[in-house]
Amino acid sequence: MSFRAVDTRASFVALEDRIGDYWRSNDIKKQALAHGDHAKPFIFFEGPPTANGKPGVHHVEARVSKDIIIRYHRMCGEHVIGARGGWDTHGLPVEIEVEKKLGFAGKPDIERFGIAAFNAECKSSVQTYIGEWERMTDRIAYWIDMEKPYATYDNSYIESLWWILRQFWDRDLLFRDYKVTMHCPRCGTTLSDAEVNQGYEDDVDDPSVWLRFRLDPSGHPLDAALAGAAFLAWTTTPWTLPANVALAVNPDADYVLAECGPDNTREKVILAASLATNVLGEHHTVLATYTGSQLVGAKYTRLFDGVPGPGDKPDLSTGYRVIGDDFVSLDDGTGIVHIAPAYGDLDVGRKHGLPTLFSVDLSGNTMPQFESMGFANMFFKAADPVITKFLKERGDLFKSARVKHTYPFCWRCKTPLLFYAKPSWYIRTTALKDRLVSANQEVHWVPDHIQNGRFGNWLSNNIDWAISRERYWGTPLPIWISDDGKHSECIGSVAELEAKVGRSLSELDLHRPYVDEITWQDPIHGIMRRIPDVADCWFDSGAMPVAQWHYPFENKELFEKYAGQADYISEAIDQTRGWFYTLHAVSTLLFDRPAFKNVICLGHILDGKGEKMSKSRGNIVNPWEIIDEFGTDAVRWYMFASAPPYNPRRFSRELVGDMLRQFTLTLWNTYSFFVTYANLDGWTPAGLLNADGSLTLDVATLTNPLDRWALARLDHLVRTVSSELDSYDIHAPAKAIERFVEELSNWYVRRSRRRFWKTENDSDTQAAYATLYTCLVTLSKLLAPFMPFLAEEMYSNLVLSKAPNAGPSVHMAKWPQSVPSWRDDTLVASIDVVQTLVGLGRAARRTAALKIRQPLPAILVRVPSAVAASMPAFESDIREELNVKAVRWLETGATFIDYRFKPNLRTVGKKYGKLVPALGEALKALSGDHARAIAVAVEQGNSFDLVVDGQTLSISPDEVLVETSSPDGYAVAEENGVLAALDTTLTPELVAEGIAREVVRYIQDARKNAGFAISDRITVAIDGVSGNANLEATIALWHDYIRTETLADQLVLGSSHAGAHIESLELDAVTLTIAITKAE
RNA sequence: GGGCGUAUAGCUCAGCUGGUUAGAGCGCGAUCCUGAUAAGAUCGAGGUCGGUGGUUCGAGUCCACCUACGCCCA
Repeated sequence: MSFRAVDTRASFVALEDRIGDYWRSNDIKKQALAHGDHAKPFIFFEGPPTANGKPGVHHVEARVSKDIIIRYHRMCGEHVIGARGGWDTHGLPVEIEVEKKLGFAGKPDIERFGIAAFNAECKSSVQTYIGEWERMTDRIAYWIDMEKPYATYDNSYIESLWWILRQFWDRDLLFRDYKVTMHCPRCGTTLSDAEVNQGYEDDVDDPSVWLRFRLDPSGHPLDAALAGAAFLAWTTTPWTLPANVALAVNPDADYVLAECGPDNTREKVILAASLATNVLGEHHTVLATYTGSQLVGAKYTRLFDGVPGPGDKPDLSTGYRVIGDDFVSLDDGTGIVHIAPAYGDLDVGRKHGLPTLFSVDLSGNTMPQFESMGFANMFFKAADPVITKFLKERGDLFKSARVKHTYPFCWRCKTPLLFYAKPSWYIRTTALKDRLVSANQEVHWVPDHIQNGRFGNWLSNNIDWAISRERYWGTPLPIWISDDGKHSECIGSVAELEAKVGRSLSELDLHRPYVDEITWQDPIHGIMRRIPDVADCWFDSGAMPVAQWHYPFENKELFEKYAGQADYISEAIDQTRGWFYTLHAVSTLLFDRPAFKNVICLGHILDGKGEKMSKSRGNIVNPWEIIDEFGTDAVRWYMFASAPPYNPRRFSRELVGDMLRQFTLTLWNTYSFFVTYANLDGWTPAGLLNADGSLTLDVATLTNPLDRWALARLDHLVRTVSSELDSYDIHAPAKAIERFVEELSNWYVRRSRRRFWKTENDSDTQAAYATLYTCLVTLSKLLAPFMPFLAEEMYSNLVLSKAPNAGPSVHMAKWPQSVPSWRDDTLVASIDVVQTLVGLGRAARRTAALKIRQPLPAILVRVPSAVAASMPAFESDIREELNVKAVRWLETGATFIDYRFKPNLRTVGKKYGKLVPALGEALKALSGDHARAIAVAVEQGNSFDLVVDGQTLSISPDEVLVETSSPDGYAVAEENGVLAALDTTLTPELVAEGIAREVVRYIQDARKNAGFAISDRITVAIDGVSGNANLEATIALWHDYIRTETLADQLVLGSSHAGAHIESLELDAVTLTIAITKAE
C-alpha cells in the first residue's frame, strides 16, 4: 500500500482542520493527557487567565510556550500533572465589566442593586468568555484538560484559600494596619501596588502652585527676624491644602529669607537657598540664611480649617508649624513641603505627632464644610482651580502655573487616584523576606537575567502585601470580628464555621453576601461578624497550586507527593510582579520552598511596526485572522523560531507569511518529494520501521557518504533539540530544526535526486529511501512540540499507515534518542568544506561568465589539511555540482599557489603584545618561494624563524594563519583556506556537450509546460537543425544521453506530427523547434 | 528619579570567554540552476555595530557617561 499522496500546493489550514477532526474523533487529546509513566511525573501549573475578554495574540504566545514544553516531556515518557485549564474569575476587572454593562457609576449603585444579584451577574459574565477561550485553546492545540478546569470562584477553591489564610493567621502573618493607600474614588477601593503601577500616566497636566504660609509669631527664636515673611511651599494638589497641618524642611539644608517682587511691593519669603533663583528669578535679595533646623518649630497661619475624621477630636495645637525631616528633597519645589497626613504623609504625621485632617471624602468629593468658600461637594480634581482662585483672591497664592508630570490613575476606569489613609489587611511578607530572596536562587529562570535582575530586585525591596479589597466579587476574607471590636478570629474551613454556628453549611455559597450573614455569639465579646473585605484576586491565582486541588481537604497524597511544586511555568514578563510573585510568596510563606523550579518568561508581542499593541492605538492583531489564513503551526513556529521570544518582538500577518514560505514549504516539499518517489517505486519501510513505530537503521549498511552525512546531521539535531528543551530553551531548538531542514532539502535531496530517479531498484536507491525516510520520521517527532498539526500529518502518513499499532499519534510517540553510531564529526566537517568548495566554484564560474550547463575540463582545489584525506570521496559530488570533468587536488607548496600570512591574533596577541603590528608587517612581506617554503613548514607542523623589528622570533604553526591565492589565468575564488580555480579551456567536445545539455533543458521545460507526468514517456522531434552541421553532429553524438534524460523513446530530426506540444529555442545562432508528444 | 532589558544592512535577527575582511534570512537588482520546490545558487547595492570618552598591541564585544525604545518600580 502506498503513502497518501502529498499535494505540493496543500492548504495548511485545511490540513489542520483535517488533523483536528482526527484528534477529536479518536479522542487523541484525552489519551495524550493520560499518557506517560505515572512514576515519572512532570508538574505543570497553568496560570489562570482572567476570562473577562477575548484571548489576544499574547495569550496565544503564552499558551504555546507552555504547550511546547509539556508536549516534549510527554513524549519523553513523563506523565504530566496539572495540564488542566484554570480560570481567574474574581476581581475588579470582572466587576468593572458588569458595572459597565449595567450602567453603574460606583459602589452605591451596586449596593442598591444588591450584592447577591451583582455577584450573580459577575459569575455569568465570566462564563460568557470562557467559550471563546475554549475555542482558541482548541484551535491552537494547547492540550490541557478543558473539561475539568479549576475556577477560583468554586467553593472548594475558596475553602483552600481560607485554609491558607488561617495558616498565616496562626503564624501572625496576617494583620490589620492603617496605611496610605491608593484609592480609586469611583471604584471605591484600595488598589494593589501592581494595579496602581498599571495606571501611571506621563504628561498629566496638573496645576502647579506656590503658596504663602505667613509666619505666625509664637515665641520662636526667629520670630523677630522673620517678621512679616511667608514660607513658600509648592504643590500640584491644591485639593489637599485644606488638610494641611505642617510644613516640612530639610534640617541640614540652607534656607534664605529673601526680598523679592516689584520695587513698590517688595515682600519677604522663606525658601531653600538652592532653589531661590528657580522660584524667585534673579531679581531678589537675600537678607539672611538659616539652616532648616533653625526654622523648625516656627508657626504659621493656616490657610483653611481642615475637617477632622468622623468622631475624631484632633489636637490642633500641635499643627501648623515647621517640622524637620530628611525626606525633604531640594530637587524641585521650594525645599519646603506642605504636609497633609491623610493624603500621603501619614507616616510623617505620626512621627511628628500631627493631627490628621481631611478635605476630600472617599468618593473623591470635597467636604461640605467648605461651602462658604465655594468648593464644597466637588470632585477633587474639579476643586483644584476653585481652590486656587480662592487663594489668589485672598492673596495667599504666590504664583501658579501648569505642570506635566506622572500621576496614577485607576487602571480600569481611568479615574485619578487619591492617596488616602485607610485600614487594610496585610500579609506580612516582609517577615520572610530573606527566605523569599534565597528561595528565588533555587529557581531556573529563562532568560536568566530575570532572576537577580527584575525579580530579585523586586524581592529585596519587598513590602507587605495589601491583600484586602473593599469589593464584592472576590474570595471573602474569613475573618470575623466581635461587635465590641476586641476579638477576632480567622476561620480555616467550612467545617470550622459549621462548628461555630452549629448547623450544616454545605449548601452555603461562600461568596458575599451569603457568607456575610453567618454570625455567631461570642460569650464575652458579643456577636461575631465577618469583615466586609474580599481578597486581592492575585492571592487567588498565587494560591492555585494548593487551591486547584482543594488541598488539604482533598487530594492530600497527590499534592504532598507530587503536585505541590511545579517543574515548569511560563508567562509573559509582566507577571514578574504579578503571578510569578504571588506564587512565589504564597509557596515560600506556606511551605518554605519556591513554587516552581523552571520558568520561561516571555517578552511582549508588538505590532508590525514595533509598537506596543493597545486598544487605544487600534493596532491589536486579532490572532484568528492570522490563524485562519496561515494556520496554527505557522503562528506557533513564527512565535518561537523567528526570534528569541524572551525579548519584545514584532508580530504581523506579513512576518508569519514570510516564515511559512521559508521554512514550512521547504519542509513540505521535501516530504512531498519523498512520498512522490516512494509511491512511484512502491518503496516500503519494511525492515526499517518496527511495529511500535521506532526505527532501526544500521549505519554500517550505508555506503553512500551522503546518507551517512544525513544521519550524522540528524543525530546532531536530536542531541541539540533534546538538550536545549531540557534546559527550557524553546528558541534554539527551532533554529536548529530550521537549519537541518534547509540542509536536508538543499543538499541531501538535491544531491540525491538522481538516486531516486533510477529505474532499477538497487541498493543505493534503497539506502537513499531509508535515509530520507528516517530523517522525515525523526523530524516529525522533533517538530511535534512546535508544529503539532504538520508533525501529526507526516507521522500518520509515514508511520501510522505502515505500522498501525505504533500508537495513534506522534504526540504519544517516543522522543527520538541519539544513535551514537550515526555520529561522524569528520564527515560533517568534510561536507562543510565540499559545500564551501561548490559555492566557490559557482562564484568562479560567474566571474568567468561561464554558465553551469557548459562543462569545463577541471577544477583545481586546495582544502585545509585536516579534511584533505577525506576529500576524494566527494569528487563526484563536486564534478556534478560544478559540471567539471575532473577535480585536481593541489598539494601544499604547489607552485601554482601563492601564500599570504597573517598573525593568529588569538595566540600571538598575549605573547608579543606591542610587537604584534610589526609581526603582522613582517608576515605580510613574505612572498614567492620563501613563502611557499614556510607554508610547507607550517603544514608539517614545524616552527620557522622570522625577523621582526630587529629580533629573530621562532613562530610556531598555531601562531600564523595561511591564506592562499593563485595567479591570473584561472577563474579563482577563495575562502577560509579553501581555494577553487577553474580551468576554463573549452574544447569543441565540451562545447558540444554543453549544447546537448541545453537541448535536454529545453525538452524538460517543454515536458513541464505540456503538463506531462514525471514518468510519462515521450517522442521528440527537433526541427530546424538541417543545414547546421555542427548542431546536427552534436545531437547525433548525444542522442542517447538526450533520450535517457528526457524519457524519450524516440528522438528524430524533422517536423512534428499534429497535436504535438511545440516550443522553440535559440541555439548556436539557429532557431530550433522542439515538438513533443506522449509516447503510446 | 531608580532597576532590568534592548539598540548591528531598508526589515527580522546572529555575532562564544576582546582578535584578523562584522554575518544570515527577507526585500531589491542582475545572472545562473531546476521534472520535489511557492524553493535554491552566485554576484551586487545596502553598515560611522545608537552617541561620546576610556582601558588595550587590538573593542560590535570590557568600563564610564549620555540618548532612544520596552517593561517594571517610585
